[in-house]
Amino acid sequence: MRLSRSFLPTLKETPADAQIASHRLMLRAGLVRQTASGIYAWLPAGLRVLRNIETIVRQEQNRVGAQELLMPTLQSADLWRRSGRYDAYGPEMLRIRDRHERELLYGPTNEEMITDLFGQVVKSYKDLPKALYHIQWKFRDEVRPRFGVMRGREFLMKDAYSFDQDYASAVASYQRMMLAYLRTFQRLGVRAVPMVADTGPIGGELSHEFLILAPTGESGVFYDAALEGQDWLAEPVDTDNHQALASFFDEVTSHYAATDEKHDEAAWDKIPVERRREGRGIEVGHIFYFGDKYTKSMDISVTGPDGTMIHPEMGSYGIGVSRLVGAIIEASHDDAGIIWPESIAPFRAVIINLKGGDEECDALCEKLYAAGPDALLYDDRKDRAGAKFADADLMGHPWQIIVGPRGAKAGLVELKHRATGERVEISPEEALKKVFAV
RNA sequence: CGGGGCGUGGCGCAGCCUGGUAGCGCGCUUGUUUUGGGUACAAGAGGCCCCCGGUUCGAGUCCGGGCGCCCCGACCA
Repeated sequence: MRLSRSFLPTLKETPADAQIASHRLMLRAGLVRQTASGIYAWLPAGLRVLRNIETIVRQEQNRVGAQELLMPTLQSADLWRRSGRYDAYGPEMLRIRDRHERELLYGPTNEEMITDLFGQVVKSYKDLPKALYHIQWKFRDEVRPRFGVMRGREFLMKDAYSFDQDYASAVASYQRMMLAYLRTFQRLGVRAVPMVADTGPIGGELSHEFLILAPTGESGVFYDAALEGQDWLAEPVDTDNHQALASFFDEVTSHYAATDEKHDEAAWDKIPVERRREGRGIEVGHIFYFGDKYTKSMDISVTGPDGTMIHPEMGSYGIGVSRLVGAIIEASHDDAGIIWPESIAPFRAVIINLKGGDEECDALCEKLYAAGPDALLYDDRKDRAGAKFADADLMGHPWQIIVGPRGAKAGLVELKHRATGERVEISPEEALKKVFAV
């Protein structure tokens, strides 16, 4: 993308509405614009980040056998009456009437709809297990939206739902998702720690929240340092093998990790002091087993092995995709701006032409840019070097390829790494090689 | 939902108390200048002062009503 032709409105001054770092930076870096309280338009650069996150989420969901579909944003009230939640949900649900006075709602979640769809199709235990997911916009009419996209009313969410014939199989589905989540967050370039969450009336221990560690997080977190540095991408787990899944799950959950709500001082004290980690976290994912709550209330059943009807056991698994954009920035920025993890950055690098109009500079920049016009942002604006540097740091591209007249004459560019601030003078070819190295 | 605050060019703000022809910085346009971390100078463009009603000779300013948005708390993926 050529910056001169782009729709990337960076701001020098901080908009008055933005309080926390991620919100400020998202507005300043031209990722989003607010259109109503808690509702945002995603501008090109922001949308790229959103799509990059989606892609990783999608790949990891598919990898554990979940199938993608797409359910609508609007749902009928009747569907929700079947589970009893239409009246139970409260004012956070946005209720709408169409021209025929039919009652609709803008979906805050999709348990009812997926359960209904599942029931229409699956009739036998032989078709289980099934895991289905979609990535769709949701709406919750928060009393008080704030923190930009981290607590908006409209938000993009990946929600998956599993269906199993019995508890043991449901547990395996849950454990599979736990693995998918650990891999997903690792690939997103952030540390998200799974913490035991409240299971409410269901009971048991099959509910975990995933929290990204950031000083501005809404919850206090306590965890064992043993959970740091584990590489889920390098240690393959056979997700078809219940035994392998169980031992993986036991290993993860054997280490202490809890939010302040569930914090247990006694258990905490047993952890060696040097391994205790305490801080704040932002919830970006939640996995939950809830058994036959919906299959029962909506009367969805399949034929079991012995010919009797059974209500499948369900679990649901959410990832706040749009919220992640804000949360990742909270965890990864400095005074100058955003520091994108390479895996989700809107552009891999920005090419900074320090002297537009100079033949050698222009030619070298064009040559570099031709190596990947979609992955690279070319700052060809007729602006001063300082402004370009400031915008590059603000937008947080992992790499900056700086082309000036001196270097261009010598056939060299300067490559700056945003995260470390490290700069090297190297050939254009080497620079591109580094930028596109995975 | 309790408490507080704010709506004035694209952005950040002043003006309102004490009514009298709307101002500053940034950004934008044109020219000159500068050329490795938001350059300087000059000349410009751009405003239903959130909306409706009232008071007044006259309302951005005073009064009433409405709408929108933000912050603290409670709540929440």
